Formats: sequence, structure tokens, C-alpha cells
Amino acid sequence: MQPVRPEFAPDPALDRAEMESLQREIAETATFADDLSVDPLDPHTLVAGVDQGFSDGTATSAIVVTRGGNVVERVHARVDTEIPYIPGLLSFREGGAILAALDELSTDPDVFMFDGSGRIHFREAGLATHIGVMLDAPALGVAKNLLCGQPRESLDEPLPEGTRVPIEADGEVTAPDGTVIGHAVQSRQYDSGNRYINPLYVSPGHRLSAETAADIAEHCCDGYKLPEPTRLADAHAADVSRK
DNA sequence: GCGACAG
DNA sequence: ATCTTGTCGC
Repeated sequence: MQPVRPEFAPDPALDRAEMESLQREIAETATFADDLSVDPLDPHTLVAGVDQGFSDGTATSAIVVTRGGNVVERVHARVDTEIPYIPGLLSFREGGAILAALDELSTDPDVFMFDGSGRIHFREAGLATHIGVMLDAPALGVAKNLLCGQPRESLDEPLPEGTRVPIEADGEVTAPDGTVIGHAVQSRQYDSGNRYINPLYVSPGHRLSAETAADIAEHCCDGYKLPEPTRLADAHAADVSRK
């Protein structure tokens, strides 16, 4: 599939100021409220997991489309790595590979699930927001670490499975202080023991509310910390990346 | 100058 | 993200 808004393509040749400027424009275009044509939790909904792997000088993007737990389509594409990882500018490093993989996709997913942040971003324009706005499709970001923002409650102590803690905007985020830009979602936890699992950081990318984004991520989990679409894309990316 | 940072 | 075996705990 092709982007609906190619003018928002993450060009790695831009300088830092231009990248940040583009992100501000993308954030203004993004919608952080539900705007879907289907029920995202319905078993018929097509959810696409997107993840990248790096090896040598190439970035590999893998997309796995699922429908009620079954794999509907699986594609990948490789592209030369253009720039290094810079916190806040991830979409400019991984976007090219993602667009190449999307070009291979014949399915038309209802929701896109990206590895990384959406609205939980300094300028509210993380990877999930950037690609989601380009496609003008419902998108969310699932990250393993918190980029910015302030948890409403301490996350120092292990949380029970199913717990959800709002992440609010603070001085380092463009949104007004206190705005809920995402959630820490404890998708899985050990019943007892010494070890514990960290929560996921889920945020809306485009056309989804913070609550619905968390609902989708949680709904897609099947016994593991990561939601299935992300897990499958993760495995496929790693699989085809170093070969 | 200090601090803090997805993958 | 990536470099990497065994090891601890359920």
C-alpha cells in the first residue's frame, strides 16, 4: 500500500531542525481520538504488527497482519541504514524501511501497531504517529521503555497484571501539562517470585484515543508481555534480518 | 551548565 | 537495535 500523505515522508536527509519542524506539523495533523470504521476489538479486525531489525548497514522492516490470532499476511523489505538512532527522531531512521515493506503489503489493515511511541513523544509525533498520519490510518505505538512523560503513579514497584497507569505530559512534552498521552500497561506479570515483568508503554499514534490504544494492545496479548502482532513482526524481522 | 532520551 | 551462554525460576 502507498502513503496517503507522501509529503510527510520521513526524509533522513533533513537536518535536525527540519525534522522537528515536520514532526510539529504531523502532530497538528494527528487525531488522538477514536476514528475507526470497525470495532478494533472485533475478531474480524485486521491488525498489522510492524517491527524493524538491523544488521550490518541494512534496516529490515517486517509487517505481520493478524486477524483474531491468525496470520493473514507477512512481508518484509530491506533498505540501507541512513542515519543513527537519535532519541526523538526514530521515525527518520526506520521510516524508509517501513515504507518499503508497506509497498509489499497487499492487505489493507484496520489498525497498525508499531514498535516504539506514538503520542508519548516530545512533540507528540513518535514513530506510530508519523507513519499513522502518512497512511491516515488508525495506529498505536507499543514501547518497552518510556521516552518521556510522567506516570501518574510510581512504577517503581511491580504492578499486578491488568494494571494501567496513565502517562501525563509534563514540561518536556508539547501537550498541556497533565494531558494523558498514553499508558503504562502491565500486560503480564508473574504470580509470585523474585522476578517481575516491566510494563509496556502504549500510546495512540493516529485516529485512536489513549484508552482505545491501551485496549487494543492488551486485547492482542496472548500469554506474553508483547501483543501478538508485535511479537510476530519482531520474530520475522529478526529472522529475515541477519541473512 | 544539568539532565534525559523509543529503537 | 545489536553483541551473546549459561542460568535462574516457575
